[in-house]
Amino acid sequence: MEELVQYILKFGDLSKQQLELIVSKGEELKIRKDSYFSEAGKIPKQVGFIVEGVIRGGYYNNKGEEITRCFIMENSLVCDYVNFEASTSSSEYLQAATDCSLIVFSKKNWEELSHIISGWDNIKNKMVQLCMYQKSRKGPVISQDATTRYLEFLENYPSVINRVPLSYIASYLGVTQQSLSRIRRNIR
Amino acid sequence: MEELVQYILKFGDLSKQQLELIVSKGEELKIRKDSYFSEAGKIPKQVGFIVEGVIRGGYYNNKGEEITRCFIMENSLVCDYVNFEASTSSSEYLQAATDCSLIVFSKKNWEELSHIISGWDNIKNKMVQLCMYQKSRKGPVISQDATTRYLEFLENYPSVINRVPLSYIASYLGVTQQSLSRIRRNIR
DNA sequence: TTCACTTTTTACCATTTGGTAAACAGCGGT
DNA sequence: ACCGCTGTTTACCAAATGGTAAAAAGTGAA
Repeated sequence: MEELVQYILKFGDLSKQQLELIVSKGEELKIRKDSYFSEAGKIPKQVGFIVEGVIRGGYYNNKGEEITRCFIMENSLVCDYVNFEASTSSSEYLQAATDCSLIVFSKKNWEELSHIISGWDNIKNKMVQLCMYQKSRKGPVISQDATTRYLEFLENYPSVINRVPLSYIASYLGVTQQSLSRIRRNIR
Repeated sequence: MEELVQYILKFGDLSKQQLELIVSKGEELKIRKDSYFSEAGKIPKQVGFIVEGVIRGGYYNNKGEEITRCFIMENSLVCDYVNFEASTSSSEYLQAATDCSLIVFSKKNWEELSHIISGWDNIKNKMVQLCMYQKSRKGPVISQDATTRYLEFLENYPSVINRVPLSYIASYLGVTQQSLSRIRRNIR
C-alpha cells in the first residue's frame, strides 16, 4: 500500500495513524485484462487507486461503436466520480487494458473516511479534482493528422504502447487499426 | 443574481440569509466578445458563473495553433479550477465567444465562503466537479467524420451555432473553416 | 510440433479532408 | 452610398484516411 500512502501525502499531511486508518479501509483487487472496473449503464461502486496496470476509459457512441476516451496509468485514482458520488448510472465504462492491481474503496468505506479523519475531505477533493483534470486533458488533438496524434501519444504515454492492444490505441487516436498500422510503418 | 441562486440550490439547501451572503461576495462582470476571462500562461484569478453568453476554452498546441476544447454555456460555472486552487499558471485560456455577463468571485472571496457558510464546501465541490465533468465530456468524437461531428454539435449545442464565429466551431470540430463550410453546403 | 484463434500488417481503391487562392457577403464608419 | 475590414463560401488539386479483403505474425492449448 506504500504507493497509495505516497500518493495521498502529495495532497496534504496526515499522521502515520491516520494513513493506516485509510489503508485499512481499502481492499486489494486484481482484475484481469479486458474485465471491467465499472460498466456503462451501471452505477460506479468503487473508487480505485492503480498500483499496477493500465485502465481504459471509454463509452459506446450512438452507433454502438467503442470509443476510447483516455488511458489511466499507475499511481492514479480511477473513478467515474460524479456518478459514483451521486449514485447515478454512468454512460462510460472503465476497463482493464492490462492485468491490473488496484486498491479499491467501497462507497461506504470512502464516505466513512470523511467522518473519521479530519482534513480528509480537503485531500480527497484535491485528489478527485486531479483525477478529473487528467481525464479531461491530454487527449489527442482532433485537428492534427493521425501521424501527429500517434507521435504525441508516444511522447505522453511511452509506457503504454507495448502493453495494450493496438486496437485500443487506434480507437483512442480516432483511426482504424489499419491506418494506425500504416502510420507505424511509414514512421520507421 | 437569481440564476446563480437557483444554480446553487441544485446542489444543496441553504437559507435565504446564506444565499444572500454568497451573492454579496460575487461581482457582476461584463466582458466583450474575444476578451479573455483567463489567459494561457497566467494564474486563473476568478471563478465565474455565466449569466449570459458563451465562453470558449482552448489552448495553443506546440505549433502555436489555437485549439478549441470546449464551449461553456449560460448557467454554468466557468473556471480552470485546478490551477485556480493551486495558484499555478494554466496552459489553457477561457475566452468570451460572445459578449458575456458573469458573476465572478475573487480567490479571496471564494475562500472566505468556506469559513462563513457551513455546508458550502460540500456544495462547492459538487459544483466544481460538475464543471470539470462537463468540460471533459461531450467533445467531438475523433473517430467520426467531420459531417457527423458537425451534426452532433448541432444537437448538443443548438444555441451556439448562430452566436459564435464559424472559425471557433471549425476549430472545435477539428476541421478547417473551408471544410466546415463545404460540409454545411452538402447537408442542405 | 501442429492446430485454432487472435492480433497485426499489407494492398487496393473510393472517399474525405487539407492547402491554397480567390470570390462573395455582411457590417460599421465616414 | 462608398470604402475597408472581417467572416464565409467556392473551386481545384494533392494528400490523408476509410472500407474491404487477405496475408502474415503471434499466442496458447492439446
